[in-house]
Amino acid sequence: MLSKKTRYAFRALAYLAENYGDGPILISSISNEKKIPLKFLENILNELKKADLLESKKGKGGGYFLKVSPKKINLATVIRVINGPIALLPCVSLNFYEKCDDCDETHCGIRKMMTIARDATLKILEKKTLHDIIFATI
Amino acid sequence: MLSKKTRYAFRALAYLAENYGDGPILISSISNEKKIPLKFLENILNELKKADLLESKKGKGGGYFLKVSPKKINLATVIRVINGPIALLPCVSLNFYEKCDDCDETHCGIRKMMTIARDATLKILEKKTLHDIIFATI
DNA sequence: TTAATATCCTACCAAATTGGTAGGGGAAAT
DNA sequence: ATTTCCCCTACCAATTTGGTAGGATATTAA
Repeated sequence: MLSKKTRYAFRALAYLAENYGDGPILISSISNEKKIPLKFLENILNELKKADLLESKKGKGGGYFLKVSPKKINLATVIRVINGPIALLPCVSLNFYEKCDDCDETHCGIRKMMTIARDATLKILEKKTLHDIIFATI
Repeated sequence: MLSKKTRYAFRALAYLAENYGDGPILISSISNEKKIPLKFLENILNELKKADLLESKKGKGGGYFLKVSPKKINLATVIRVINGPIALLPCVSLNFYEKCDDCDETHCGIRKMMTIARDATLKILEKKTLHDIIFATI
């Protein structure tokens, strides 16, 4: 399951996607509008910025905004930044790979099944974007 | 990601699947063979038994064994018993559903995308079984 | 009937993760 | 110069994870 933090991230990003092109949005606006604890949200938006999904502006008239169009930010990317691996096992992860001990990977049946599952999940998560989220809403 | 406990469960079940039809297998055999901490494994096998995947026999000649054929135990079932929900959000889970607060589910785009992702994942996890795990090994 | 075997049950525990909060520092605009 | 607003570090409580300890209970065999 995705952490609460990741769910907050999605809500905040959906809001920024809805307001894409309108300039910087205040953290406090997002916090109020989406009912996300302010200080926690600060942290989340900052991580998304460091991951190059957002840009920010300081001082009056400042805030956060999407760095690229909502169509170019897919769900897998967001999950990886805030939540971590998408695969069900570390030894199957593309971006967070870790070898498992006592296991010959080339012959491990568990690994093979989890690889198939991962690919099925990724096919969706890499295709769907913030744009899909906001336009599925209607 | 699946917990270590769930990974242990899969390894133990794969071992029991390989020895399906050979009568009860000792916890200690599984523990030795698959390098799983004994007392922790006791707990895991007991949960699998309560979930009706295993049967046990006490006393000499006792042990654990699969209640049904490896072809009839799919991966989704195992994950749900030991790990919990398969969906990425509680509001999207079929077996562990929980309403999310401040969210109109019929119009929530996040929910819609996560439903699609869940279905893609489940399609694999419900189709693949312990039998597939042990015969993918070769 | 008693000893040996093996699962079952309850309780506990340390370490890691999660979901935050507090408080101030620093850049930008007016 | 002051206000606005993002940025950074540190801390904290509650929950989850990954176990361990020890005995109770059921079964079999001698």
